[in-house]
Amino acid sequence: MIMLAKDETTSTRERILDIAQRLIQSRGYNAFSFHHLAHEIGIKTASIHYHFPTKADLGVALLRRYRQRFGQELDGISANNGNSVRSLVRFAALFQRTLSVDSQLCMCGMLSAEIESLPKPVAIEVKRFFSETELWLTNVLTHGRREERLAFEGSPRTQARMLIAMMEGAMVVARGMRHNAYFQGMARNYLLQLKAA
Amino acid sequence: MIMLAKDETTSTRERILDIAQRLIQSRGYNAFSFHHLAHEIGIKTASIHYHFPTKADLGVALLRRYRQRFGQELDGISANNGNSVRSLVRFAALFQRTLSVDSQLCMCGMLSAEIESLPKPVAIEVKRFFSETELWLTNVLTHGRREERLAFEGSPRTQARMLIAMMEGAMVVARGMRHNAYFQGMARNYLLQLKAA
DNA sequence: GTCTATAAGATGATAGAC
DNA sequence: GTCTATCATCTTATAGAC
Repeated sequence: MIMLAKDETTSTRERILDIAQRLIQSRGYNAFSFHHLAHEIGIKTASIHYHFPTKADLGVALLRRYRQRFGQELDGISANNGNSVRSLVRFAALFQRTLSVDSQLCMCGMLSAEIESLPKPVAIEVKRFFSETELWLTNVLTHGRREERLAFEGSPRTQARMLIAMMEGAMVVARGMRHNAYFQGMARNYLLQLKAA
Repeated sequence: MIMLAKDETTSTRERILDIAQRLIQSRGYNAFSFHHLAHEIGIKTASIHYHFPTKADLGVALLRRYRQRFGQELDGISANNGNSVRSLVRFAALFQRTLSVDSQLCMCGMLSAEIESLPKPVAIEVKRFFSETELWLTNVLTHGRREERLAFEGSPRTQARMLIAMMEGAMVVARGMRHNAYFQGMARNYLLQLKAA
């Protein structure tokens, strides 16, 4: 059996998705082309079309994978402990980690900005990401308040949306100001405000 | 003297800026073209180039106007009263109003997402917008805390950034979830948290 | 200031050979 | 699965006439 270098074990399809994801999170859906993908992989654009007939197909496949992976991260956070404060810290760390790689945005934050110019099937996937994340956070916040680890105004659902908004917004602002470190300051302070006294 | 309809009193240059602004705030910098502008005004793309030689020139001019107008709005809020709570409510209303028009984003929120694919001179203007807004908010928050109208964790500067982040993020999330009304819930609740007990 | 004409390059996509 | 070849279309931009 022939041993393959790690790169070669990854299917072309996966490599396309990987590169497309990186390009979308750093430059946006409208700023990357099949040519960019093909060039980086070392194949031709026609080959990209073999794996994903249209750009919209690629976008949908990418978002399905992204939502699935993000969901797994959230499951991992939920499984390890029942401490809601710790869960929120780990939640924020997911975004922090993304921004730390070439100032990348959350893919759905980026696509939400571009949503009016996206193919409808892609837009639907973006919406699902926010709904799923809202649901997970709502549970964490509900339990945290019940256990008196967390204290906040308004409903857990509204707070969940606000926490997502703070993450997405903090990434956008830190990026726009060209100081990624600003993100931590905002995230940390926001979580501090949610902690019960 | 010939009376002109209101549209005709606006110079072509201003009309280009108006349409470009609307297109950027709804679709993004990379999703609009000189052809879109020309078509809507009823002229040819070559005429757009007469007013703005390159797309980057148009972007810079647009952002200068945007920053100037936004600064005037902030001045207006500062001038009318010394009540910091009321100032923050009016600040949030600026973003609320923008989102209510065709789900438009703050221009600099949009451009910050696209920043890695923007001409450098445009990116610089985006950065200035955030710095100026941060400064104004820092003053409001500092005075508000001193007067004990506001109470919050951390420095006024960090809170200023968080408030901008919440506005930008709330727009992005409301847009992505396709429920603009979510914005109000988030904004109102966030300001509530800043109010002194 | 606006037009026609034109250019060079990018882009998304398809047909058919290997 | 990947290639060559080709396509129509879009995009930014320039030259020069009116």
